[in-house]
Amino acid sequence: MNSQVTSLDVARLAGVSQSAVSRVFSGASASAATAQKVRRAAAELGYRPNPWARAMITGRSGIIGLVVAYFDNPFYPVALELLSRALKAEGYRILVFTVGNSPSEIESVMDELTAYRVDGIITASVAMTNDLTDRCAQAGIPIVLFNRGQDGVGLSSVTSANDAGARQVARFLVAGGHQRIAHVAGWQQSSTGRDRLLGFEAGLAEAGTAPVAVIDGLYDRDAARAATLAMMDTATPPDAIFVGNDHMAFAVMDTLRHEMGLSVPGDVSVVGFDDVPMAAWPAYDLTTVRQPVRRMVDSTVETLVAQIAEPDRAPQSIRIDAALVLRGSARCPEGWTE
Amino acid sequence: MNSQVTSLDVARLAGVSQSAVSRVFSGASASAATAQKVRRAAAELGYRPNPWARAMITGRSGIIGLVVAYFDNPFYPVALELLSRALKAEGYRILVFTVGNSPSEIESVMDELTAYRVDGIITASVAMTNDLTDRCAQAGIPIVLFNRGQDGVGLSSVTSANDAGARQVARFLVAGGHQRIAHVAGWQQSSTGRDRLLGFEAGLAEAGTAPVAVIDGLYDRDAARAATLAMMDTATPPDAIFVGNDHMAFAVMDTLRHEMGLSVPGDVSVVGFDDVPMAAWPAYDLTTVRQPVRRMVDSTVETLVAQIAEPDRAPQSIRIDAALVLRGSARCPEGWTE
DNA sequence: CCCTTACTTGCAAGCGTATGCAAGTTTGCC
DNA sequence: GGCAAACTTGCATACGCTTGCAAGTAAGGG
Repeated sequence: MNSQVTSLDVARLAGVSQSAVSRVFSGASASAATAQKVRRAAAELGYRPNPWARAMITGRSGIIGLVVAYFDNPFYPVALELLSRALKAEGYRILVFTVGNSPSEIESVMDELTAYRVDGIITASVAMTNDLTDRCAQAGIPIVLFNRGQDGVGLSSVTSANDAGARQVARFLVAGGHQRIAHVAGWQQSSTGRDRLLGFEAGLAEAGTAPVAVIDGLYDRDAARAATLAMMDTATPPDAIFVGNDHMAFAVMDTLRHEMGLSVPGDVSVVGFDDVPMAAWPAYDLTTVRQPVRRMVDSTVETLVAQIAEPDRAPQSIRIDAALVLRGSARCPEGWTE
Repeated sequence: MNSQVTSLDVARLAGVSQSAVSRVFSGASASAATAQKVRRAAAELGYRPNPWARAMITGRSGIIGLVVAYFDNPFYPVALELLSRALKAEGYRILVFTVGNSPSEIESVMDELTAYRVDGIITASVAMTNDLTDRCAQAGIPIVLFNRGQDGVGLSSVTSANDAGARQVARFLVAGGHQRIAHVAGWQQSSTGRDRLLGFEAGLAEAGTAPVAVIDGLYDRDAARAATLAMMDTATPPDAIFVGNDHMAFAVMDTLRHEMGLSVPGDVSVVGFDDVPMAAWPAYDLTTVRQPVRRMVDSTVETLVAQIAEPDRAPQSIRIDAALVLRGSARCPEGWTE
């Protein structure tokens, strides 16, 4: 019932004009006396400005579109929660679009996002084609890629230092005396997956070695399990596996321990990437590279807000440092610090 | 740039009036010839109707507000994903509000929801006070409580059969020959937590017994851990623990196994509630009660859509059957079927 | 063939707010 | 006290769309 209170109702009750009410609520100048009368009347009627009427005029809806592909990886729910809080502090709400990774589906979502004239877009775990990149730029909607980079110039992105993190893992495993090191990679269509692979290979190369096996796990438990079985089913199976993210690393550990009866880290060391909350649980106690979600989220929001305020701002690629977190799933070199 | 295409632009290009364009896109009657001209012009210009201008007139925004409190419990990300897909199929998008469980915070969110004039509200894992219930009813926005009931009449809700499920757990544990059965409960402020506790106690009472201990785990890992330590630190510790949800059950298992060196189910049987994906992982292999998320989501959407279409419809409390899923975390009675 | 009925289509009036403009009011300074 | 400058405030318009209404057109029946 009271959801139909308009600024005109408030104006009448307060004995002022509708524009006065508008000015009070939009922060424009108004005398103290007017402001007080308006506030009182608004409170009495339970008035709140209609965001959509406001959006029509100002062109700003106060809504950020969030496009997410994988929710089974617990990294993203955590990120969603933090993003929601951070954006709320900036006066924005989140319109969620879950999406598969098929180009047509992503395209239709982008269509909707432009239709809704969201003030900005954050994509998490979504692969953008260059075609879509162009369309976004053309639509003029600020966009930031979260935890995913983008080839070529074009869009802003916030990632952790995937290559440096993976390189550190390589050094760590080599220093731990592992002889046959393998990698269950992320998805090669994702920059994150590629960067981690490349950084890892580069780290091993520094030590004059190379992975004995690299198989794509597609960020999927089943695929990671299959990859594990495949790489262990050889004459000289790996004694250490670096996995492209924690979510797959849990599958790898489960497979090694419960399907193959092996010990982690006794027989095989396992290292993940992300440091999702579950990695600290004693059942896994996973050595992993910590992505500082909070800082990534803060940077994402900051970049997006800046781009909304200043549309011609050049896109930025922000990389947040990521550090190895030592736990019990991988043999630790003597005296390894940090 | 092309985000500023209006129906008037399309009308001019198609050589018809602006209202004709509107009618074609809003599904009202129009001749085949007109429709074709309009569609062609719209496609050429990349036109999409502005949802907010539309919302102002029709009063329907196509947006559902989702209020969620706990994202660390993996049950909710799964539900969010399914809700998003199901609502999309009905032509709705989700505006997400994450929220703590403090009344003031929930209140401010409800304020915003009414301001945004969402077409409907779904709350998941949020405790509504009667005060808020009234305000929602007063605002006239359809609302459905997901996985949470509500005392008294008032709002629609969709839950699983929490009491029946918990009762089944009680029978199962008794049949398994357990002598000292305890319960790490959910949060007593939530109907879900209360129903599971009551059903469990009723089930034990049928067998002429009662829980040796009941401690609130507040849906929190740390609290569940503390509860476990407390109930095990007695002269006659429990040999079976029913835990109010899976998320806490994992904490209980971790505590028993890795902190106390006990065997599950050797020393203590553990049973959870929800059947989140992780419950099936071999590291936990948790015996639990399955909440059929998909069916719960479908019912939620169905109820909400019906209430939007027919505002005077009486609120419904829908309960979906929940069945015990036998796995390895609890001693199984000989010949127990189902 | 004409009149009734059904269907299309354009016109114009809003939905609730922000904002340029002009008129009115206050303030400040000599 | 008078005049300019700064500030307030109301009027009216615009944002992009839906929809009642009336006029125009096609279809149908006697």
